[in-house]
Amino acid sequence: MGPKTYDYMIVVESPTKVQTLKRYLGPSVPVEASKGHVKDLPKSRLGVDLQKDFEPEYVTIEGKLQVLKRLVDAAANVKTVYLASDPDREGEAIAFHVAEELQKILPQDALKRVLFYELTQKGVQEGLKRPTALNLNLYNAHKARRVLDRLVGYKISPLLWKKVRYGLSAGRVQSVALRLVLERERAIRAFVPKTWFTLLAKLAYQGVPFDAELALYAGKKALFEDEQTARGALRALQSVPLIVSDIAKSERKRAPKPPFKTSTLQQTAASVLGFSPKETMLLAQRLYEGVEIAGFGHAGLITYMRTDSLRLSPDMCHKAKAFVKDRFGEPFASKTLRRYENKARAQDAHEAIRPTDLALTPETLEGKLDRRLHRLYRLIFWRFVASQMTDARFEHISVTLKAWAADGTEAIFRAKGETLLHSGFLAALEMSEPKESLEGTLPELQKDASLSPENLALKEHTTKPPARFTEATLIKELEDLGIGRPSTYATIVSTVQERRYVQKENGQLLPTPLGITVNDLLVAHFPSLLDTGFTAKLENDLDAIEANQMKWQGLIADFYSSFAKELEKANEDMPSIKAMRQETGVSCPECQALTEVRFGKHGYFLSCSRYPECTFSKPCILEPDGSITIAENGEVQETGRFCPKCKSPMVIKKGRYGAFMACSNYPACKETSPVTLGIPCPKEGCDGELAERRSKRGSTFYGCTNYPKCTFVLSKEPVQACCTACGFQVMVRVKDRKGETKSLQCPNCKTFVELTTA
DNA sequence: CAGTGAGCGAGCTTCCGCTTGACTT
Repeated sequence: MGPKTYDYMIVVESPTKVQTLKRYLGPSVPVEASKGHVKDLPKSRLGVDLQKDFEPEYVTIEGKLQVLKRLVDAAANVKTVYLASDPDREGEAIAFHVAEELQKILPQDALKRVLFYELTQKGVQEGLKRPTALNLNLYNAHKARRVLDRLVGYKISPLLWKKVRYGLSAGRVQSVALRLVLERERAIRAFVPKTWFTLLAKLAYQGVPFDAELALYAGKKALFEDEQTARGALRALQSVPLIVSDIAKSERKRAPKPPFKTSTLQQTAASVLGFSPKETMLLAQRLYEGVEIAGFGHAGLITYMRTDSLRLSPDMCHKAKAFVKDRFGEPFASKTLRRYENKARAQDAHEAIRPTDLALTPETLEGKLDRRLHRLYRLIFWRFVASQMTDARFEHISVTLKAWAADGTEAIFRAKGETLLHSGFLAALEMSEPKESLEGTLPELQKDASLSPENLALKEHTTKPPARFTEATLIKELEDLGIGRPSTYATIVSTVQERRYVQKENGQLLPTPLGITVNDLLVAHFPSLLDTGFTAKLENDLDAIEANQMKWQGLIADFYSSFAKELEKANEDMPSIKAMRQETGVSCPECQALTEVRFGKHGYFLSCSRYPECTFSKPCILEPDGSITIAENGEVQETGRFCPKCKSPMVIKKGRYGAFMACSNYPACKETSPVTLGIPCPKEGCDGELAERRSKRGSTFYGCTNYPKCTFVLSKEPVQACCTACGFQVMVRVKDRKGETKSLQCPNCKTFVELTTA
């Protein structure tokens, strides 16, 4: 062997880390990137030897041959190679696979494993100080995970091709994601809303208005399920005075939110900025890789964005404290370093997501970054700064007021108020995230003061069904169940949509007929695998393998013995939806033979049993509960409008893009129009009407029927109401986080009007 | 921010988890 040019080289996963390490270590240390995994099971075969203890067959990933060649070439010039892939299960597998190749040209003891827990100067030094051997237990846990996922995916998917349709897929993660979406839909359908009533008194003291709610009536909780009883109490308490009997003040604290990890960044970017998880990750990747900034050069703006850890570099927290003192003042900086608890399951290979340099404030970068990039950076920056600040403190006031009805019944009202004593972390958080609403402020009341309500009214409450999942809330649910990883969250929600199991409508996830069909087959035949707790149990076993308390082959053998039986049984018993011919008892309108329900490319349809001699067909509808109904012609909805061409009644039909109005004389008359709302277009001189429309991207908006002559549009649902400020003829609904309409806004002058129920 | 109404009945596909460029139109 010739003389070695370098003492050691380092192999990491990400090319961006290569740049950072070169900055820390100088030009005398070669650093190379594996760019993720370099070996995997083959794509076109099972790659698991069922006869030989499930031995996996790892092959070089397509396109990674060049990467490996580069690593081998670089390693030829060094004495020692430090394998510094991420310090977790998958990172260990990468280290093993790279080592396999480098062993061909280097002696065994030239390969060492190092662990970097934070990519700071200190973190790298610490790691390099303690090189270790490769950890076979971690690699075995990876193997178990990989083999199990392969068996599940590559055994069940072909079953679906045989029974339902080619190209379908199933997996430990995606199939549970689908199940969650469908079960939420079923819960929504099964939901029965409940109404109840409370009594609300509008009061004022020294010119300050406030509300008090009836809490107790005749010693019982004043939640009236029945409107008549509520009205009885209302009558009895009408125009009686309310006496202040108690004023209780207490101080409440709120601690800052932790810094971001992948899942919470995706959720907050979705709710605050309206970004999809996929877009958030693309933008975050650009922030991580670094951006050319005029006057600053090239700068990586954030730490690694695929992380499940809330850990923060202590050095950086000290810097944050100094930053806070300088920016907001001494009282805002947390006295101690704030640390945040990781979830029990976190693999903790990286830090939380934080800015890399506090000198690069969002203000200094204003106009120097793409707008969307800047907005995401601002979110990350202030969330991190806030995480090292003091608690926010509030004074909470609860006032008890007593009243006596005409018949002597005692009534107890309560009014609640909140005032901010010290904004603490909110001062930073509100630079990038919306303010959270406080309870109103109360006037300075005196005990025994007597107040007469300006108004006493019923307030109607209704229980709301659970909300449909959005991409971001589905990710939260998956994370809570321990399913999926930061690097896969965004792809999971894409996969179930690519397979056409789930559809996104106005940002909400809905199961499709295909999704319902596939899910119900899977749940019926692989109940334990589809259990939301399956992955959690698997993770426990993987922990045991990592601790060398269990053999990976044992785990797989255990799983496979029951899985193989389920597979065999499913192969026999699972109904073939593809070949289904469900008799209906309905006769074919064209040839009188019996019809049957069959499954095709677009879902279920009614077909003549004499196909192909008779080609009669008609769509069927698969409800989320699994029932199939034949689409009835007579079911079309009347509109009370008439076709401008042939004067026949117009009816509502469902098309590709949702509901539309069509002439009932179809196909003789092909007149169509969007569904109108009965609200005239507010544009001056326009005689059109507002109609609900759908854009190409699937979002709903409201436009004028005279389009393209009139291009008036609204993005929110219009209401026929006159603006009290500017006299505009239409207002729009403004929905809060829960989807409830609390106020209206004028689209013309932007004035808000509180929505009150009469 | 702007389209709408058919007709389906084969098909050789697929998993989860790491990470980024790029055979060309």
